[in-house]
Amino acid sequence: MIGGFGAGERELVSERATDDLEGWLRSRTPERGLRGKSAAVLELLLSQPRRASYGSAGELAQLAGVNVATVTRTAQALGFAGWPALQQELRARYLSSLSAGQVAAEHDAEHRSTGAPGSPGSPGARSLRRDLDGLALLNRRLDERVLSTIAEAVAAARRTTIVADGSYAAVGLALAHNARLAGYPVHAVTAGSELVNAMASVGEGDVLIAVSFWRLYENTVLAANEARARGARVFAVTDAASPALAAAAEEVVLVPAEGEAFFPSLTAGIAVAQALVTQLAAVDPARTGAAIEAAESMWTRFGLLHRHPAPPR
Amino acid sequence: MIGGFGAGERELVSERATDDLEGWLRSRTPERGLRGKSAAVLELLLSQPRRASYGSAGELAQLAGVNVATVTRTAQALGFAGWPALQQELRARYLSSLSAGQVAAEHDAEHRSTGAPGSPGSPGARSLRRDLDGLALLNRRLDERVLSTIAEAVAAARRTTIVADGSYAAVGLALAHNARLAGYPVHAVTAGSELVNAMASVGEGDVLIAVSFWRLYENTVLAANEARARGARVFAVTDAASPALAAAAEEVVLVPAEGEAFFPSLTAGIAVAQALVTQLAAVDPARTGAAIEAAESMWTRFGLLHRHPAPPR
DNA sequence: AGCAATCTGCAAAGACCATTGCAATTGCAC
DNA sequence: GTGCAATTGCAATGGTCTTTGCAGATTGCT
Repeated sequence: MIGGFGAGERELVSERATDDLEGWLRSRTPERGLRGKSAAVLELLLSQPRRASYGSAGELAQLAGVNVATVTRTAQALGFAGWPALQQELRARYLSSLSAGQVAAEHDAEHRSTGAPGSPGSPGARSLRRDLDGLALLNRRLDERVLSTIAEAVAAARRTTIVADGSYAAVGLALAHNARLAGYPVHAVTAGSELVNAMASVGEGDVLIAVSFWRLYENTVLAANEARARGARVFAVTDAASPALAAAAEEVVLVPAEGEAFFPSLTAGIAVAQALVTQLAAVDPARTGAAIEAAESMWTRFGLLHRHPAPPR
Repeated sequence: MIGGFGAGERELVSERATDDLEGWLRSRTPERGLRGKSAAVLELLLSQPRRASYGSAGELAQLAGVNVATVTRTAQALGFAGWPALQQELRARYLSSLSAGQVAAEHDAEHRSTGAPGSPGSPGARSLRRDLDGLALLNRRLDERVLSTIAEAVAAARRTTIVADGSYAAVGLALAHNARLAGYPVHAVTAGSELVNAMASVGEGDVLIAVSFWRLYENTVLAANEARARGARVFAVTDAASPALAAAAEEVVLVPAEGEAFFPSLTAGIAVAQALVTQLAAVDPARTGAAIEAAESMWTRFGLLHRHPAPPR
């Protein structure tokens, strides 16, 4: 099953992956360590992360020379509910270590190439490259604790209002739509009477998220300040060019928004919206699962889709 | 496993391997091809290889909008005993393609993070990483000639209609908003009477762009087919799981949309919208410059902005 | 329109997977 | 040597996954 690599390649791949995984796994090991057969299971996970990422507990047990129950108990000793929970986390980390290498390789190679497909020729291709750079920057800079803070605030909120005008409305719309899908009362507003009506009922226990890049709409600043004055928690998703907005917010998510053309790019903003909703969905999986199931039922009932995916179990 | 290199050293190993995955699956497709639901399963395997590598037949069935038995039969049509046999081979190839990318990255040893922000811990952080991977894939695969074709069609069109429903509406909204900023008559519509009204006036000389990922709304397919029947040029921005939509379009922009959570990610879709508008702005710089100047004037006149950026040079 | 071939969902059946209660084993302290 | 706590394997249990027979629907050909 683990074939095809030369010895040198295998060592390199597993060594790099193991560096990330080993620190993480060791950090989860109890103070007194793992003894006997459990230690053998742990060593197997470190030495064969690829197989561990997809093998069953029985298969791993066979490889480690232990009983399948020992694999379950090792996972529990490491703080997981059981083998599937540990395996999922291990898989994410293992794949991420591979993917990061791949992205870094592509980035590095593309900087060197000239005239090849994908290299910066047309404005559209340059735009994609700029977005890729922005997303890589966001990935390096973003503090995931801020994401957690915002997600937990939204989860606990009576109601969340997202203020986004102009083209940024797309970010607000996407964030609100998927947050509702995740089971939370989140709405996006832009301008005019819609914003006035929304602000009239904002108060303590609510959350307001202001989304703005480059052009800062007057009503967005007013809304943020007003919400804060009324006791709501205020967060901002913005680029660095909005100190007035940052002043009103308890946390700010800084988003690269520089576009190749005149107007800003929303790609990193949407990625932040996606990350926020993913984090939100993880706050209360049962609630989100129920909301999704309800939405599936509505989709089926209204016959809106060209095809009908089976509802989740 | 990994085919021989071409003369052009500029091509990445991982790109070759990824193309290998598609080439390998297509080569196993029966001579008469796969039809109907099986084709949708195949496209899903191609568009979401990571999830296909680890997901059950039931999960893949749900994503593809088919019955679990159809996944089994698709695997059998491709020459495998059943889903586990196909999955095992697909996973090996997929992981090898990632591993090859990582091997290529060994020249740059700087990527090394342990517990740093951005490492795969929280769901939000994993979402960002997944989007980065998707954008890298898009960057490799996208044919900039397709971008040019669509941009020139929109520039020449009497009117452009963008059809996007659900959360994809954010992509349509962003595309339409910035295309109008660039000086072209582009509007986004979603559903209901708005769509009916827009379709009533679509004809020769117009352009319709359908945006859809994963869940394909019935009215989006109907609109695309109707627009094509009325002589409009039809383009699609979609992931690979929409053969019905692709059938109606003269060009298709394939967008990775696999999200970390249940719902698709719009990040790559927004990046495509951004690239399209950037390309559009370059078709007739004078026209776009004039449109932007007019918009600036409107912004100033209406006093909508908190601050007034200098006009572009 | 009729018919045959193909497709696809349903549901049953069997295999597989993971957890846990229980009991036997092992290691350590006294 | 003994007692006790921790470890570990066995097997039952419940759940999940995959395949396949069957029937209805769909498609293509004449």
